[in-house]
Amino acid sequence: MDRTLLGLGGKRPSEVDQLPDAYASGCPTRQALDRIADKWTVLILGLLEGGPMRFNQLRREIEGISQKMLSQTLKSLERDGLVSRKVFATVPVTVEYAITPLGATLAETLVPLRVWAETHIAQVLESRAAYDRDEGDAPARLDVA
Amino acid sequence: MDRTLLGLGGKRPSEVDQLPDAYASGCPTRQALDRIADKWTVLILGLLEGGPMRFNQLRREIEGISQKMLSQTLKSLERDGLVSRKVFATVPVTVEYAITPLGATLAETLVPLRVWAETHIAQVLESRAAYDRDEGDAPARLDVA
DNA sequence: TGACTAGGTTTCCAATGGTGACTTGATGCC
DNA sequence: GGCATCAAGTCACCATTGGAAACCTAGTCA
Repeated sequence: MDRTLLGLGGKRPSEVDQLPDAYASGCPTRQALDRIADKWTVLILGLLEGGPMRFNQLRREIEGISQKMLSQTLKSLERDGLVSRKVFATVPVTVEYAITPLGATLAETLVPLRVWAETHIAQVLESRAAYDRDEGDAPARLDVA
Repeated sequence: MDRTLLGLGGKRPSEVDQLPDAYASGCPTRQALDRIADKWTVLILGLLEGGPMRFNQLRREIEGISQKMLSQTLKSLERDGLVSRKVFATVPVTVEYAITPLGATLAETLVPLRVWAETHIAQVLESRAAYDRDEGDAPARLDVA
């Protein structure tokens, strides 16, 4: 049966010791989380969600990514079964990357992340500015005794 | 072929140049994404979602985090207005971290990420094993001409 | 006197990520 | 013939990041 604990649903991590637990350093779930919670992964999967793309096409869309990181990230995404790689023996060889069904389920959960970043960035920047303004003349913050 | 890119409101990244665009390296949205798409952030916010916690309490729950990274991550989360920090002048000083309303909206979008990691890890590990098994006797994969 | 607590900071070293040059193989240009 | 070009990478080198462990502060306990 499905012994998977959905989302730690209301349970503290310490109560799920022998089940997948992203808070235990040994658990493979943690490795999975470490790999998908990476800036390039979020962006690449977001693009591939819209359809297959070629190497340099991705590189052009994702401003600032180096060839090395793109190649490296794609390779590990392929290894993990999240994207597929297809080589066409055209004149200069063409390589097409596409999202797999498994990758698509992940990409769906990543969309809200980008949306959040885009909608709440203003608040974050404001908070950051306020914080930077106050540091320096900070009145030794001891709030409660 | 129509590639609808959901999550950027149906728009291609290149069509939203003057709007928040996580794919433009200069855009603040990208900075926001870089910071929240980080393994410690996901885990910390996940814990604080369940209620306020103290420094060493967090450290014990998150297996494998160093004091430095916990302190550093909490500080930048506070700067960005995602968590609040409250100092109690008890005997050894007590510091309590809590999630802010803004942080709570982010934490909600992060839950599916942990759930995904926990439910799909088996498939990922299987794919990884298959990939590692085949490399070495790889038959020069040229799929289509 | 010394050890212990909570909540950090500092120092040092190893791993990660970015930059730019190089590769490969066929094709067009001069 | 010889040279440059393209896509899709790899490689060598250097800067930044992250981890481990020591240290700090201040009060309390044995």
